[in-house]
Amino acid sequence: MAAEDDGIALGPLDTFVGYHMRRSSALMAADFNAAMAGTGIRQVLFGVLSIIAANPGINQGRIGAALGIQRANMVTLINELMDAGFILRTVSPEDRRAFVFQLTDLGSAAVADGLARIRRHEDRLLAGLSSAERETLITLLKRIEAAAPA
Amino acid sequence: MAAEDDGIALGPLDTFVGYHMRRSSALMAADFNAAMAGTGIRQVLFGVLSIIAANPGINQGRIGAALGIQRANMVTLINELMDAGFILRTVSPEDRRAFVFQLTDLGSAAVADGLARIRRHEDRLLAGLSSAERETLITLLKRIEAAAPA
DNA sequence: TATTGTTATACTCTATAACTATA
DNA sequence: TATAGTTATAGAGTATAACAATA
Repeated sequence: MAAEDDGIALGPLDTFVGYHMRRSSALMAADFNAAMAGTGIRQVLFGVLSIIAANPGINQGRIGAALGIQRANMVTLINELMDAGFILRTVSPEDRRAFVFQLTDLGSAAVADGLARIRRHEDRLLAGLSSAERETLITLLKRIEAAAPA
Repeated sequence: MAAEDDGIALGPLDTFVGYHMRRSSALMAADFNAAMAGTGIRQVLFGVLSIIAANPGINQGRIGAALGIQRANMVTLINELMDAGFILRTVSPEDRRAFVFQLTDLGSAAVADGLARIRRHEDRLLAGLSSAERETLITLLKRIEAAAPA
C-alpha cells in the first residue's frame, strides 16, 4: 500500500500535487481504517458523528453540506449510525420535513474513543513532520478546499 | 463539492490532517475529471500511462507496484487502455509469464494532451499557492507516503 | 414551486481468494 | 514452490434522476 520506489520512474506524475494527494490520502485512509478496526467506524461515519457532536440538533441536509456528501448518500450513512445506536433522530419541530440529530451516550463514547484513536494514528503516521509542518500542511489543504469550484 | 462553511462547526475534525487530505483530494479529483472530460482518462489511467511513458518495457506487476495498485485490479485498467488503443502489450522476451508495455502513438498523444490539461487544471486550482508553497505541499505529502506502512 | 429526505441505480476504486501458466 | 497475470466477487464511495411529504 505504501509508495514503492524500486527504481521505477514516476516521470511528470511526480510533479503533480493531485497525484501525491491521491496517494497520501489513500495511505492515510488505510491507516485510519486499521486504527479504527473493530469499531465499525469509517472516515465518513466519523465525519458525520463529529458534525453532530459539534452541532447538536443539525439536520441531515446540513450535515451533508458540511461534509460534501450528497443528500441521497446521506440516507445510508444515517441509517448505519442509527442501527449502531450512535445517534438519535427526531423530526424537526420547525420543519416537519427535516430530521434533526443528537448523539446518544454510546455515540458520544464512540466519538471520544475515535478521537483518541485518530490522534494516535496521526501522531504515528505524521511523526516525521514537526507540528509547524503539520499546521502548514493543514493550512495549504484548507486553501485548496476553499479554492475549489462549488 | 466544495467546502461548505455555512456556519457549521467542524469541531475536532478541523484539526485532523486526514480529514483535510480526504476533502481536498476529492475536490482535486473532481476537478481533474472535469479537466479530462471527453478523453476517457481518469486519475488511475493517467497514472498507468505515465508510468509506461517513463519506463517503456515495464511489466504489469511493476506498474502496479509503482502506483500501489493490486495485481487483480491492474487487469481491468490495462484492458481499458488496450481497448482505447493507448498501449501495446507484448510477452516479455525474458519471462513468458509477463507482459511488457509501450505507448502507441495515440497513447503518447493522450499523455501529452493529458499533461497539458493537468497543468492547466492544477494551475487553476492551486492559483492561490505560490510555487514555493506548492513545492512545500508536495514535499510534505511525499514524506507521508514514505512514512506510511508497507 | 422549492426543499427535505428517500429509493433506485450505476460506476469507480479497492480488497481477497482461487485459478493458470510459466519459472 | 514461487511468481505473473487472471477471474470472480464483494464492499465502499460517489453520482444522477425521479418520487413523497411538507414548506
